Amino acid sequence: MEIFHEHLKRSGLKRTEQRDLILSVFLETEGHVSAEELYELVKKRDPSVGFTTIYRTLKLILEAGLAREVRFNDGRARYEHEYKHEHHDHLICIQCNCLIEFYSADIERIQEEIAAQYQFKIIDHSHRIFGLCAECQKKIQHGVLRNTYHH
Amino acid sequence: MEIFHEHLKRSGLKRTEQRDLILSVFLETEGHVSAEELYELVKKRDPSVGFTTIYRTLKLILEAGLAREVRFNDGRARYEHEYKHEHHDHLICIQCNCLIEFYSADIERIQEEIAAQYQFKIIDHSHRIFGLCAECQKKIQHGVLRNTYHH
DNA sequence: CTTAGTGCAAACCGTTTGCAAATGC
DNA sequence: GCATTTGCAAACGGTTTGCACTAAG
Repeated sequence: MEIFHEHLKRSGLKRTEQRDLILSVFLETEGHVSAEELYELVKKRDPSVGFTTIYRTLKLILEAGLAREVRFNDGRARYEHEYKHEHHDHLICIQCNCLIEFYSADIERIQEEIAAQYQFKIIDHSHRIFGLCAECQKKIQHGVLRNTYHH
Repeated sequence: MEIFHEHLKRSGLKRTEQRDLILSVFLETEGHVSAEELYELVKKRDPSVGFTTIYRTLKLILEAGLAREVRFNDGRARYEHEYKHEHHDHLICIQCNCLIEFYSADIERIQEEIAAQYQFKIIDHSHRIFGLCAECQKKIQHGVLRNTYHH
């Protein structure tokens, strides 16, 4: 919260009720909220807040370094906490859309090595592994689900 | 080409001039074409082909396993050859949008290990590393470019 | 001659923008 | 008071869809 107010002040922006509300609702969420989901949650507390303000405030929250934008396969951006949440990547089930978070120090290190080799300066990365979770594999085997993915 | 015709036949679809043309133009491209770029290229050979047909045919090419869809940071899908092109991932410069392709057998192996640990069946993955290429770092140092990225 | 494919225009969906009214500082 | 923010509605950009027409099998 203070980080956010810092960021506002530093950028010559104003602290408003809406911004405070949106940030605190965001901080209460777990996982990966979309703008629309956040909008619905915010509306419960103050129905007068508009869609636009959610988008604009999310941008500020990103700039303040409090959130990370992630995109899975549904075309919409999702936001996860960045502050004091160690970095992770995702296994994404293309059947049920469930997520498994993973972290590999080895992969991170190899990444750094590869970048160094090209004198590339890493700012961020997105490593997404798409496939079928254990559950969905079972369902497909038992004929509950049709195996519809390609290849 | 035969793979594509196979796929059409197998799916009970028809072979058409447009589809053949779009595929062959796609196969002549190098790198990462967007639907719009492909449309422009196709129009040079046959101006009557419509936008829609490009999209629909790209979908078929994907299904046939001849292309892979990749998304960088401009919101549009891009397509790269999949057939007889070994898998790779990308370093993406957020200043000049240039791309460096990389491949790491180690990362691929670790990925497999992680997936196995969760009994997750990998179908595909997308590993994108965003940052600054060597060129753009130099330009920023020399004040040619402003360093505008966040964090 | 029947089924699938085409091109066009309109729809779509997530996100952004222009604007007049409202609010923080 | 002045600049910034707000909510609304309209615009946006990439992609998809409904439709009457055309072409492949």
